[in-house]
Amino acid sequence: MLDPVSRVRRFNRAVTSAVGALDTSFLGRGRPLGAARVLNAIGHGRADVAEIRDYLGLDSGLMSRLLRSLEDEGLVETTAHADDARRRVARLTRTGRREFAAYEALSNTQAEDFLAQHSQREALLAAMDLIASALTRERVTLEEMDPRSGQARYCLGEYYAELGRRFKQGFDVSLSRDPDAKDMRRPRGTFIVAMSDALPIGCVGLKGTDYGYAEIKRLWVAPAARGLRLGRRLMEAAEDAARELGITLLRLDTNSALPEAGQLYRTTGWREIPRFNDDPYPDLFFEKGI
Amino acid sequence: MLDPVSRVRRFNRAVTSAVGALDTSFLGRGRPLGAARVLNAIGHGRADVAEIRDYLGLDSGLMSRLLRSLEDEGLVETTAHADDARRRVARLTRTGRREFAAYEALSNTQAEDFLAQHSQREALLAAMDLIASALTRERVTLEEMDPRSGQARYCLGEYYAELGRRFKQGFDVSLSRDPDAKDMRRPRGTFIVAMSDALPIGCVGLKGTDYGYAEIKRLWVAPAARGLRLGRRLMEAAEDAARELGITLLRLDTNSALPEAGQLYRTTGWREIPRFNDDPYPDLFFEKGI
DNA sequence: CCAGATATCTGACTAAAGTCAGACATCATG
DNA sequence: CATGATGTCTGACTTTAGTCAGATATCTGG
Repeated sequence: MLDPVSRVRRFNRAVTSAVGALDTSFLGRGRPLGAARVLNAIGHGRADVAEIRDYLGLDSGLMSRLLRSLEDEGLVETTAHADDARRRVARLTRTGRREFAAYEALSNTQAEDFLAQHSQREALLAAMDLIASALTRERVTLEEMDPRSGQARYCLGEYYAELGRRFKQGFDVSLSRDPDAKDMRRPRGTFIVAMSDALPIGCVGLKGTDYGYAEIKRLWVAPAARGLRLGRRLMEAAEDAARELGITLLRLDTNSALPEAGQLYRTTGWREIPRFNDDPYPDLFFEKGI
Repeated sequence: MLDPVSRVRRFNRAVTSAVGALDTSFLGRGRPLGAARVLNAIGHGRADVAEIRDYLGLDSGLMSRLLRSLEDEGLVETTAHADDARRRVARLTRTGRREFAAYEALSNTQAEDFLAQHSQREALLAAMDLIASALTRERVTLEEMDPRSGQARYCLGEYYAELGRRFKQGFDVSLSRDPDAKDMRRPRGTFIVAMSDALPIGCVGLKGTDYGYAEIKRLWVAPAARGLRLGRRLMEAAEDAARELGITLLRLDTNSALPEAGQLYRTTGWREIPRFNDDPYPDLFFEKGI
């Protein structure tokens, strides 16, 4: 009765019957589910008709009819794609935006109600994050972005906070050699953020130097996303980017208070080398030729 | 982007799209969802047609037709209810049991696959338990049962294990005044287990004595079910049972290492009294007239 | 035994989702 | 510029789920 399989199946049952309720945000506005889903996909920024169809898994005939019904309601306009007149691009009209906002408000209210009904809020949210990350693991995308972007800054903030918790002496970023943003932008380097359904859940920086090697910096994975081998994926992406930039040697520093990081490096072809900088925080140094 | 509402909505999206996959256990055997759900409900021991209809939320006409289609397939037989010939009772034929077993195997395999795909197994399972408990909170049923039953013994085992973790000196049940099972059975007392979807998630004992009062013992709530006010519900049920048994005074002992328990008692009409027994573990004693 | 309530069943219907083949315009490529 | 591929649209269709009214048999309480 308490074996792991039963527990998973209990979760499935609980969620399956709750999903009707979880998903009522798509109802209650007098529109069939299909049309509501298309409207919301467009509202969330998906414009290309083929992309929406793919995202929602719809047949082209069905998609066409759903779009037509939204057009008839005056919620959506479609135009030909600028580069390819076969493709159509959909966007919301003013009325459509209002309707979309109403759906958003319903969704938000419903989520708030759910939270309001439960104490143990933080535990519940953490559990939801963990499961959402596990379920969407395959759909985690790695995106290069400016290290000054909102998503990147969020990741870095979480990274610093975690170092503060895990280093005995705490962590003060101003004492560390904080990389210049321009060293983590092409063509010197790059910054990669792992996005799960619009939520940043991990990052890594590739920092260019003038010394014949580049450095890996700021590798971080959100607690809820650990165990999904995301660290490995991020490192591979950083190495790929380094190769594209013509870099042949990588270095990094880390701290023995982060054993899972050391473990990752050791099992992916990095070898320990002597200290190569005077940053006060790291006590382990690695190098890898690529 | 990281406010609680967004996190809940992200979970909903992740789960909604995964539930299609989670629920494929009901597909893949060439039967529409409705018929598969009825078959599985019967397989899981629901026999009364009205009960199945209620459980699955089906219209009586639809239910009738689904049953008929299962009968046509030779999977189900229906007979009149022994006490009330208007009601029908369904049960699986031999073929039906085989088909049900195939669904069970599919569900198990799918749950196993899910687990196999993810490391962080224990964390994931704990998160799933937490969410399942939160979602099914309204459907938690309190059932009186023999304290020697499997479910009761499971709860007690978990309870002792938790005391062992939380008491500095550990916990050895043989040193404590372990209540006699017959003192926690009617008419002396009772034992109540909270069941969530066939999983025991909490308990409380009402132990009769010969001294003009009864004692509350073994109040326990599974970690994944905390914060749902289940402790309160269990205590209310125990008090109701006590009133039915003509008991007018309740006592209990507890330990200050369990602050949430003390808090519960204090806010529900219990008042602290001096030690009334020589059990080595408790250091707090309460009384309540009902 | 009667009246009203209850459980199931049947027929007639609708809505929604989805499938499939073919039409049409447009694109990429040799 | 001919050819095959691509993206969208339309018409004709099926399956599934669900609703509703009424028929039938049975039960319960007076």
